[in-house]
Amino acid sequence: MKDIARELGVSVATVSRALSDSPSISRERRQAIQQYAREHNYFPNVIAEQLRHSRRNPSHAIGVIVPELVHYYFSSILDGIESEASARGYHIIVAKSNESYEREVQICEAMLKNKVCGIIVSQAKDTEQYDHFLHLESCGVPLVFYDRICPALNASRVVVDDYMGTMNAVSHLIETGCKRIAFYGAPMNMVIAKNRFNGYRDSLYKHGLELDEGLVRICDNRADAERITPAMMRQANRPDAFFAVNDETAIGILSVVKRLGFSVPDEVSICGFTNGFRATVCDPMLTTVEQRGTQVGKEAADILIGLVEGTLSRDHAEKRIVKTRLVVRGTTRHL
Amino acid sequence: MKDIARELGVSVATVSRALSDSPSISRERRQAIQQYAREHNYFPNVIAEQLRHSRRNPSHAIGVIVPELVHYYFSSILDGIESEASARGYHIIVAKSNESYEREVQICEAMLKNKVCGIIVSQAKDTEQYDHFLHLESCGVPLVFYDRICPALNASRVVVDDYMGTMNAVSHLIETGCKRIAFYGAPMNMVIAKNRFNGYRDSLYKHGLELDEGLVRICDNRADAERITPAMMRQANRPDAFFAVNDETAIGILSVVKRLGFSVPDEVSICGFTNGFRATVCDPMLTTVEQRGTQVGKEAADILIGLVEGTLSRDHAEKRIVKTRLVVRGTTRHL
DNA sequence: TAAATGAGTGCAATCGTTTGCGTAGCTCGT
DNA sequence: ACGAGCTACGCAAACGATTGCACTCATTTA
Repeated sequence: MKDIARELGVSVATVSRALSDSPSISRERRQAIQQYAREHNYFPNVIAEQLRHSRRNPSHAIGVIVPELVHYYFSSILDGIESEASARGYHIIVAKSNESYEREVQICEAMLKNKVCGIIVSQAKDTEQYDHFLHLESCGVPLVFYDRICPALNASRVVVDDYMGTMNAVSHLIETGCKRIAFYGAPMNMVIAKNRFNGYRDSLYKHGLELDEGLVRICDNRADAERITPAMMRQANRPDAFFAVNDETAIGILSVVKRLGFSVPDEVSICGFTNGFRATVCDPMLTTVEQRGTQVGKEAADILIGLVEGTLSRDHAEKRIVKTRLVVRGTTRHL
Repeated sequence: MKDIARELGVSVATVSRALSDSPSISRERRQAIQQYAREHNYFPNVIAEQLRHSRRNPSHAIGVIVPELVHYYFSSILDGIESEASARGYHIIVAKSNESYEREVQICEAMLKNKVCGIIVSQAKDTEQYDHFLHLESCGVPLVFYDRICPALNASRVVVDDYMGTMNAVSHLIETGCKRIAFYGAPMNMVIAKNRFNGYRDSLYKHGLELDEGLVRICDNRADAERITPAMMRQANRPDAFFAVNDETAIGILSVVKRLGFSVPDEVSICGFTNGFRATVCDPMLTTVEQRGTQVGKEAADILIGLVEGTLSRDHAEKRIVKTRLVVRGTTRHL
């Protein structure tokens, strides 16, 4: 700007006003300045702009914290956030917590310093203190949780409809003739785990089936599934179906069940939750609950931007639930 | 700082120096100021710091451009970049090009404005002009390419050893008794496609086998693989093995081959390239070339930071090749 | 003809830090 | 007693932009 001002024999203030189309600058000057700027491809220094406006205007940087990156669901969410953010003129700063509370705190600190306008976060499994989140809010940085929400905070959030998703999936199993449905869930201290279990339980009740505690296990990964499933299948009163908290676990079950010589889905039905890459790779392909990570990401970004731009009130926690969808494939019977 | 200065009756300059441990401030004052700052948890305004230093010092923001986010290899790379960057005090701004040239240009522009200290990028498939990259370099923003490098630019880059990876994989097929090995590759205008094909060809030659053009196809995704493989398998002189340019394609081949009633790996061997999620989900599990995305990401970040911090010269293009590793599983025979 | 109006500019402060330079006050040597 | 030298600090400019206010003319109005 200084250069432009010098070359055109005007003051920096005039240049500034001309470039921002201020009506108080005469037409000819304005156009001359704009043209000169264009020709010398001038563009404003964001840093300086931000410093100037730091009191009033937030930056356009959204902080995103993910527990891990190499993970289908989180990738989808990141994808959704990126799409929504970039479409609305924001960019994203991504950091992964590695499921570590300490790292999460560090990241929050760093993002605060770097003046993000808000943060979209899924808690680390480790996290049981929330001071860092509170501190952010007290510094005026709005927070939106996704997936793993913070139960102690009444913050804005986006989650999938775990309850109904599971309910529908289990109903589908029952309606296709399954009577003894095993449930492999995540540890119950996670909200999503509880919701999915409730969906399972209520679906059984709705169809007049009883809940057999012997069919319920805490198991949310493939290794564990492969370890515990053989015993499950060898018991006299073995299950004729499995509902797993995620696709990975379902794949573990599938591989064991096949190895033991059961036919899927004729003897054993299996249903997962995610609908990631895995679901169409296994044989038969996996019936699963589509988790719509991209949609979750978009909603989260939408809320955050709403909060930042004042469309949404910061006093009220916006809570959105993304509907799931059952994708029926080869590991369950058709009607 | 102003507040601290006022409260302690000194000038802002003194506060600044005290906080940066300048020896020209008396011990007592320095400690008093530091303590006061700590107690009122003061931390410097990065924006202002950057503005002040904008002439000399680069920011600590690394721009990362990925063609897509929901993709195993790119996720791994992102993971590697994030790890290396955060370990060395940088943060990453992530944007996806959606394989679109125009979007890529926009992103470069935006990142330039946002004063990233450098950019790590894999080109969109679309991209055939390179002005935007040249423009960045001319603005002093160093570039590091990964995966899809820009052949027209002599820029720093990290790629996997496609040639040797393929060579070893095909050798393994031959050594386990395969004689007619089909090759499904990506379009030959991509450098990685060419290298993999060369690895295939040279491995055949090395083992005294002839290259049969009838066994070579352009095919790099599952849908196409499922479409063209039946014909391939029905010809009189059908292949007894497949090498596919990525796991996804290999899975497509596997599903067709199984459906046609061939046994894997007894009648047909299959080898992929990536070693992503899919590889351990299919049945039998996929023999594949491990692409080590995380390592690629780390190397890329390492180069970029080297360039930024001056450890590496900007005049010389740093080119690194990440070694691949053959992971033998169930879709190929063992020795 | 003097005063009021208003369009078009420039000055200077500001955002929060850093830093070159100047200087007050002290000690010390001669 | 006076200048040199040193320590410890403050002043003010700078980074690149924005903006309230004042100012200069030319034009209109009474």
